[in-house]
Formats: sequence, structure tokens, C-alpha cells
Amino acid sequence: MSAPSTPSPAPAGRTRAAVMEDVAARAGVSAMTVSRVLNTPEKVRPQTRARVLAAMRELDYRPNSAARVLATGRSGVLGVVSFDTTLYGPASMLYGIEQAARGAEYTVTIASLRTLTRGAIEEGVDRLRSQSVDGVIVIAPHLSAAEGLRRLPPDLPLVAVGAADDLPVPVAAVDHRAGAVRATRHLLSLGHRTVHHIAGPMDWVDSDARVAGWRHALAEAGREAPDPLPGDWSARSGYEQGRVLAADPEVTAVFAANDPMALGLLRALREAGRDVPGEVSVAGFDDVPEAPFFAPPLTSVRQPFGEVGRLAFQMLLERIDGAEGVPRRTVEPELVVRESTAARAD
Amino acid sequence: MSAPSTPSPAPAGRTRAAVMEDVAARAGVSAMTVSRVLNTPEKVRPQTRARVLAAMRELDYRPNSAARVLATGRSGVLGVVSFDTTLYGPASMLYGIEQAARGAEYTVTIASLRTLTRGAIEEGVDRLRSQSVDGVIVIAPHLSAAEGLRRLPPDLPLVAVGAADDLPVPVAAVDHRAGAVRATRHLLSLGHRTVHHIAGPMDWVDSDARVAGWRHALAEAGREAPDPLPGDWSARSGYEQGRVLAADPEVTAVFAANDPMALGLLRALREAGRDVPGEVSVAGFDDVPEAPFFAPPLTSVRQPFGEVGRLAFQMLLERIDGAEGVPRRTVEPELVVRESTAARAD
DNA sequence: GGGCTCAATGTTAACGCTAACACAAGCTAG
DNA sequence: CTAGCTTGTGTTAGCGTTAACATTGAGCCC
Repeated sequence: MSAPSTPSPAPAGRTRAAVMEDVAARAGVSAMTVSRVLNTPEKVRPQTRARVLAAMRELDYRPNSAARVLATGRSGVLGVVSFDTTLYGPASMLYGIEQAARGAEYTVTIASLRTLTRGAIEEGVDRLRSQSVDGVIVIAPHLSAAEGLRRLPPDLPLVAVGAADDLPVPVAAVDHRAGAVRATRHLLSLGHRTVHHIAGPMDWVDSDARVAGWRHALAEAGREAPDPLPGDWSARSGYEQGRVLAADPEVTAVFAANDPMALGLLRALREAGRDVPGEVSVAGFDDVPEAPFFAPPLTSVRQPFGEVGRLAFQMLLERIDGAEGVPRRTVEPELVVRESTAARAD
Repeated sequence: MSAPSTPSPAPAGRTRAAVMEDVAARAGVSAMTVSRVLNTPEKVRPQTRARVLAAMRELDYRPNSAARVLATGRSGVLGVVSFDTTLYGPASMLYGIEQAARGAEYTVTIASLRTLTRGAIEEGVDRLRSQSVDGVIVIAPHLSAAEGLRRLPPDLPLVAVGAADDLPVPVAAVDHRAGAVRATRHLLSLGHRTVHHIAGPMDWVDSDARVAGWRHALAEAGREAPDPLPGDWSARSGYEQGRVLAADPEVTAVFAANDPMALGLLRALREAGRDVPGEVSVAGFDDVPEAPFFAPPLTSVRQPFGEVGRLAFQMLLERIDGAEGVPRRTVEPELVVRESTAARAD
């Protein structure tokens, strides 16, 4: 349509994209030599290589990956099956994976799950598999996901992120339990008699592990564990459970299983006129970028999402290269103390 | 290694995955008929079709997409080039795109940009193109991205999300300007003499449009526009600029260009002892899920990210199907009034 | 009942690339 | 000086699928 104004190297008027044969003809070599320049350049005489590279540039040649895949059986693509990539955690992990993958010349294809119905994971993996991915990373930290993971094709290289630990698949995860222990110990060390807990949804592995860590820290200090209150990760659920806790004058320390719930909790406490951290201390989990700006700035357990993403990718590479076994590697989270926790007033 | 315990339909011991020819042999037909069962089932006699489908199931056959791509030239894959998929906006759009794509039997491949250096977009598009994507959606709402978008191959179906409006590419966007106008008018209608603004980074199209909308609303009311304060989308920058604003007793209404900055601003005002909304009204932009739980709950402009993602996908489909021209379609954001804005105290 | 159409299926040849082997020329070693 | 190795390149075949054309047989019309 428009006149070619850019100094594009692609000859205008050309109708079909250049293929290897075109490059070969232009450089006066065979297609195979062109292929070698791409894959094993050291096996081509520098002079020839230069001619071929020049021809590629002149024709704006791009290798056709579909043909490559067909010929080699390797795609250089890895699939990520994830539940709700809108959440900060999954989004960050996806990002970490993508960055790591790029460094290793891999491309990432995604399959988001809308729901976690039975079979959803298998369907996601299937969609990716038919795209001939070299391997798959599953981000689905649900207990019910375990079932789906069990019945996956055993020949497909696969790594799960943050999954249950009794699975027959390799897992990369944050040590949620250790994080919960740290947060709870911190609150106890401030003189609180016990620590209440707003938990994540029942179905999540993360929730489970955090409840376990919280329980453990209370037990080792010889304290009773009050019933945890169930939330669903949303600020709203934190708010609702927070209203319950705010009404109970015995409550002086609360550990929320993630930051949005902590935010909701803070609002509930504020509305009930209970000062944080004067009357009640609050700790969260995730350490989202906004946590330092909550009212008050939130003490939270920082999850190294990006790092887990990189770890998962690395483990997947090992699988693809033929590693056996079902390792489980974890990354330690770190407690970041801010102003929402303080010594118990007497 | 382990004994086959699952009732997997794939015959154990089989070494190579089944291909079309295998299915054909088993069903007693030619490969072409199998292909037809997959692509144009109505052209195959029901009886034959059933036999073929049965054979597929028995052999756990999965079509090889690489071969399909090579033969047809269509991949059923679309690429998304995005800047920082960790941010709520891009993550939500990506999700919207993926969901829409799934409905149309498309798969999504991503290329995240680490930086927005010159050429980054082209490089991202190139990476995707060599994966033979059918089309590309670029999420890069930066002014500097414009340059990159200009020099893209004209034959590749492409849609930009939220890009500048003087570009030679189709654009799907939120009408940021209209959103800013609404927020500013709302604040003025509450009796504030003027509205201050914490802007996004200079380089973003979104920032620009929001500044323009804010300016317009002030101008139409005959008010002076104070100098906008530059932020970088982060809560921290909102906090820092907030300290400046909090120190100025003339300031009674602030419109922050996104919610995290509004959150930082709220903290700064709180620390300075200025009541919100008693002394100062605050409005944000994005309406993140946590906004209702800020202190106080934040009035904000809701961005329909998912909708924009769907719109972009739909526009891309039209491109792929041969549509011409460079349409620009926008979605109107909506103002959600909460407790952070109130009538000016006298 | 011969020629026609139409529906269902088969055959052949790509698609663009690379693995595997083949070959030529130059060099080394005995 | 010849067998044997090395280096650089070419040839052939095949990866799994579909487009395009070919074939077969049934049903129909005049």
C-alpha cells in the first residue's frame, strides 16, 4: 500500500518469505550448509559462513521453526499451566520462568485454567502437548491438583511449582511452613500469648503448609492454637474474618496467610477502633510491593517468586536432558518486619 | 520404571507416539481420511468416522501441530509481547487475551520485555515470528514503543494494546482520558477549588492521556492546573510525592494516576496528620481488587482490563482474516466512588 | 442404458528443515 | 607414494500433515 519508507532489508515486492533454499542459492552453497551455519557454525569455513550470513541478511531470512521441530523433534518451547495468572504470585512466577527460559533460548506458551475442576490440569497439559512443547511447568498449588498430576503421561518432562509433597513429580516450591513458623515466632517473641490465624482456602497446599507452620510454632512454645479462620486470599475475606477477630478482646496478634487478607483485616480492625500495632499486631505473607504502604506498613513473609520460577525452569531443563527421580527443592522465604507488629501492651 | 498403575489408554511398552498413518492402518483407511475426520468431519461417512475416532482413542493419538503448521502455514498460535507481566494491568490483559484465545482454539505464547530499550519490541516480535505465530498483540503502552511499532513487518497481523493514537497499527485501548475527566470532575463537583495530580511515568501513553483528561476537566471548569507531580506507578513514588503534597495546606484534592501511588499518597497524608477524606480527598485509577480495603476505601477509576484483552484478540482475529485499515477501539472506564473522596470542608 | 453428477475415499507431492551418509581435496604417517 | 584421517561440503531421505487432483461406485436423468 504505502511507499516503503523504512530502510527495511526485505526487498519490497517479494511475495513469499525467503526459505533456506533461497539463502543457499544466493550464497552459492547447498541448503545443508546454510543449516550448518545456523546450528554448528564452527563446522563451516569462516569465508563460506560470512557469505551465507550476508545472504540471510539480504533476504531477511528467518528459520521456520515448525519445519525445524518436525525434523528434530525438539521445539524449544515449554508450556506453563497455571491457575489464575492475575494473582500476584502466579504472575511473578510466570515472569521468572519466562526470563529464565529466554536466557536458554526457550519460548514459553501458557494455558491458564479458569477453574480447577477435575481434569482441568490434564486438559491444560494436553493442549500444550499437542503444541509439541519440550516440557511443562504446572503452577497449581491445589490439593485437588494432585489427582490431575498423578495421571499425567509419564514420558513428558514436567515440574510442578508449589505442589503437595507426596506426588510422583518433581517440585519446586517456597517453604511455606518455614515462613509461617518465622512469622508466628516473631509474634510470640513480642510477648503475645497466642497468635490467631486467617488461613487461605482449604484446597490450597500453601494454606495447609502455613497452617502447619503456625501450629508448629505455637506448639513448640506450649501455646494453644485457636481455630484458624478460613479465607479465600481476597482482601474481602480478610475483612470479614477480621470483623470477627476485632470483636474479640482476647485477640492481640493475627497472622494472615497472605497480604490482601491482611489488608482486609487491617481495615476491619481500624473500623472497630482497635489500634494496630498498639492493641493488635498483624503479620502477612507474600510481601507484595505495596505492603510497606499499608496502614500501618505490614510485617510480612517475603516470597521469592521469581527465584522459584527460575528454579522450576532449571529443574525442567534437567528433566528434558534426561534426569530421573522426583526431587523436591524449596526456597526459604524471609520475614520482613515493619510497623504492623509490636510488643504486646500490658 | 514403575509399573503402569493408571488405566492409561496408551498401550504400555509402545515406544513411539502414534501418528496419523498408525491410526489409518488401524481403522483400515488412508491417512487422508484420518486427516479429514479431524478437519472436515462432515465429509466422512459417519460409519468410517466412528471407526477412525475409535482408532484414535485406542492409540491415544495426538495430531502433531508442527507438521500441521508446515503443511498449512497456519499455527493457531498467537504471540503476546508485553512489558512486565507482573503489573496488575498487563497481567490482567494477558489473562483476558488467553481466555478469549482459548475460546477460538488459539494458543498463546509470550515474550516479556525486561527493558524498553530501542529495538526491544522488534526483538520480541521477532522471537515470536520465528515461532510462526499467526499474529501478535503488543502490550507496550510506552511512547517510545511507538518507534518500534512503526518499523514492524507490515505483513504480520498485529494489534497494539493501549498505544499512542498516531500509529499505523490497529489499537485496542482503555479511554484513559475519559477516565481522568470523570475522576477530576467528581472531585470538582465535591467543591474542591482545584485538583492536584500525581502522574505516571513520562514515557507512558497512559500517563499522558490521564494528564490530558485531568487538564481538560480543570480547564472546562475554569480552574488553574497545578504542576503535575511525576511518579513511576509504584506506591513508593506516590508516597514521596505525597509528602510534598501533604506539606501544602492548599491541597484538598488529589488524583493519583494509579492505585498503588494513591496508596502511597494515603500513607503520606496519614503520617502528616491530614485526614482523608476530611481534609484531603484522594482518587486513584485502576480499581485494583484491594482498593475497597485501603484506608480509607479508595475512589478509583475501574479499568476493564479483561475486556480490553478480549477486544484486542477479536481485532487480531479480524486482521488474520484479512481486515485492512488501522482501527482504534476504546473501552470506557467507570468511576467507582468510595470513602476517600468527600465534599470539601469549609 | 449411456452419460452425468455427486459423495466418499485414495494418491501424490509438497511444506522447510536436518540426520545420516557420501564425497572430494588436502594432509599425515609409515 | 599410498592408505587413512580430517575438513568442508553436497545428496538423499524423511519428519507428519494437508492441498490438489484422481479414482471409484452409486444414483439419476432422459
